[in-house]
Amino acid sequence: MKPKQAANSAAYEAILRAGPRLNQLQQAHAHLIVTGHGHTRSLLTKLITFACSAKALAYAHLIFLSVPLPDDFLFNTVIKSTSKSRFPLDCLAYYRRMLSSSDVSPSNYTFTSVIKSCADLSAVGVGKGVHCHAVVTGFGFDSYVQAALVAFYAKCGDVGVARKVFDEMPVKSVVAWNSLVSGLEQNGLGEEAIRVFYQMRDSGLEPDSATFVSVLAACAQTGGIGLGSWVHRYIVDKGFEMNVKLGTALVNLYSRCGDVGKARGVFDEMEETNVAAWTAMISAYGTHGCGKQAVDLFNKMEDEGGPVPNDVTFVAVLSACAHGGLVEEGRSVYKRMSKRYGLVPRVEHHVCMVDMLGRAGFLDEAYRFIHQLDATGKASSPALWTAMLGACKMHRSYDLGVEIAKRLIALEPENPGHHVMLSNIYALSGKTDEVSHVRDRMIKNNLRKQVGYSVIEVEKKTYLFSMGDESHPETREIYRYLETLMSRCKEIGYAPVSEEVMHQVEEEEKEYALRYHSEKLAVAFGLLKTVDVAITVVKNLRICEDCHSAFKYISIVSNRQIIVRDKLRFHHFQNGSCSCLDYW
DNA sequence: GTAGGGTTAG
Repeated sequence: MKPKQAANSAAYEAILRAGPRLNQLQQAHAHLIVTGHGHTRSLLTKLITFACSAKALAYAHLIFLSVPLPDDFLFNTVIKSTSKSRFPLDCLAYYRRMLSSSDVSPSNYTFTSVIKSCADLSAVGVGKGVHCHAVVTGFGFDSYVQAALVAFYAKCGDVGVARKVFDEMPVKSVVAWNSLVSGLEQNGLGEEAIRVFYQMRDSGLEPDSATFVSVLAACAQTGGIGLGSWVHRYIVDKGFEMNVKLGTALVNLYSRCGDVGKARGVFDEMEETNVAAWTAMISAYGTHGCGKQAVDLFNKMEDEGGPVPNDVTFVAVLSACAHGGLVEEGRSVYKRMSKRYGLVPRVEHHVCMVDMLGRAGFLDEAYRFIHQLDATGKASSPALWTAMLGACKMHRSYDLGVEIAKRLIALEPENPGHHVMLSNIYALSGKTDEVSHVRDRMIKNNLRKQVGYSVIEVEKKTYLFSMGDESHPETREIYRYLETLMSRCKEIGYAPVSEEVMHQVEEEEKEYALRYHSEKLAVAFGLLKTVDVAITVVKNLRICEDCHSAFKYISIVSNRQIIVRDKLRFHHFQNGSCSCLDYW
């Protein structure tokens, strides 16, 4: 071996030894310069790769500038490293620089990384431009580029185009399928994601762990415990490696399908955990109303050297405190967030605090909390006032509620929720004239309430019900059964919550003689079709007061446990009471 | 000679 190559290889070894650690890299760099390799492109390229991994972007850029004539390989390296290390803006900057350099041109390697960065930025316009460029330069049908494009369009919310790119792929890789499944799931189209998963299997491809992570997320979204637990068994039976993401997806699955105990079982069996896994489990307790367990687990994570909590963890703990009425714990956790972990509370955390104080009846303190934020220059978000408004309604503080609702309507006139709240508060305080005003204005401005629906799974099939639904083939039996159930409930004390209050703004529904909410239909159907087991219903909106009261009685007369997941949390009805203790 | 796409928690 020639002396120069030997030195070169020794230098290369030194860089490898340094790894992605800034200090060591700088030492290796100094050594390169001293030994006369300060301008050797291959060595500098390796150095830059590690510098990017060490998140030392400025340093990486400095080295980049010292390379006399960057070649395609170097450009692709920095573009890939920046997109992988989540520096999407820097990635785009290098891409621009590459385009303006005369001796280099982008390839399929370049496009995959650049498109990923556009996806991370949700930069629709830029991404479409890159897509065009890829097509023009002949890389539009590269299978890697196309897989990245599917993910890009899905992440930008354009599922239609994602689908189109996917459909046009001559060869559909497992990764391309995964991109589509996850893209659909992330856009809230869980059912469709599951259909695509079945198509993937039919096409003869073997799903991998990424497929399962997305499918489990889709099952968690739709409440599809049948497929979800099948996937769980499949993973175990096939000896799939149970990685931390799969484990977390399973914790989330069981939690969101109503079985917090099974979620904990999976969590305890996980060999490796990280902050996401702990957060998922804390959040599981929180949404099931087990505030104490959520806080205990958080404390355990702190005391027993678990992973360092992040801002997402704090949302989970604080919302658990809010739903569990744990005000003291919540205050202490909120303080620790910045004091011990140096995290700056964001709007989400502020909302949790207002929610927690407001629910617990500390309206003044909640109000002061918002004003303090205002005073410190943090523009108060509508979400804060919405939380405050909920508290006003809950604690019958009507004057303040009206004031806040009006303010919210001024801020977000298109949001039907604010109008509904205003109307409900007027109704509760007996101001019928005002109720009609609000209702008229909603009709005039064509503001509609969100359509509520409930889903229940029976023997691995899912059934969807909407208000006053009569589309189900067994509609008559369901309604008849519901009638008998309700009259038995009335015998033991159930009194329907005043129609006046509940349905003030629901104009067209008054035409129905029977206008059972979707969750009642789903519960009746579940009780009718199963024997002796708990039934689980998933609703897209919050459960209403009347259904909440009815289910307590139904749990007695049917002698069953009824689990309802609403938009925010779980309700476990059993023997006449609910796990939320009417605090939701 | 060196390199590639997707996937988790509120």
